[in-house]
Amino acid sequence: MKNLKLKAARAGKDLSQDDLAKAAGVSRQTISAIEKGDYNPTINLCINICKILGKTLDELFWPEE
Amino acid sequence: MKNLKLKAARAGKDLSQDDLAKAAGVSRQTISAIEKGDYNPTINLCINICKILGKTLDELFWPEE
DNA sequence: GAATAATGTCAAGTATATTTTACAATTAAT
DNA sequence: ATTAATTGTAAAATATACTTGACATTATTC
Repeated sequence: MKNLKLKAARAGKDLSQDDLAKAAGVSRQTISAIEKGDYNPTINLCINICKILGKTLDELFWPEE
Repeated sequence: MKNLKLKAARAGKDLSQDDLAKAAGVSRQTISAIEKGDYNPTINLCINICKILGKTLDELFWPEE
C-alpha cells in the first residue's frame, strides 16, 4: 500500500524526493521506496521525515482502516 | 533515552515483555531493547505494538522535547 | 529464604533496511 | 521536439534490526 499521505505532505512543502532524502540524511531510493509502500522504514527515519514535513507519526504513518 | 511510555502502556495491560513479544511476533529481547531505548525498531513493529496496547504512534513513539 | 517469574544483557548468527551505481520512464520547461 | 528535472526500478554491497541461546540479576510469591 502506497504512502500517499507522505507524498502529499512532501508536495505541500514543494520538495522533491531528492530534497527530502538529503534533508533526512538518506538516499533518494529510500524515500521512493517508502512512498511506493514496499517497505518498512525505521521509526527514527519516520520521525525525522515527520519533523522535516511538519507532521506527526499518526498523520503520515498510521495505516488507514 | 528509555521508552517509559511503552513500559507504562504495557504495564497498564498487565503484560510481561514476553507476553507482548509473543503478541507482536518478535523476541523478548527486542521488546526489552526498545524499552531500554538503545534501538530503532521498524515502523511496522511499532504499529503492531500500538495496536496490541490500544495506543497510537504519537502516544508511544513520538519523542519528548 | 527458597522457588519462580520477570527483566537486563551479551555474543554470534540471520533477515532485511539502506546505500551505491546505474539506466529507463515520465513530467516540466525552453 | 529537446533538454533538464523528477521519479521508478534493479542488482550488489553494507549496515543494522532482530533472533536464538544462555546466564545473571531483580522482583514476587509461597
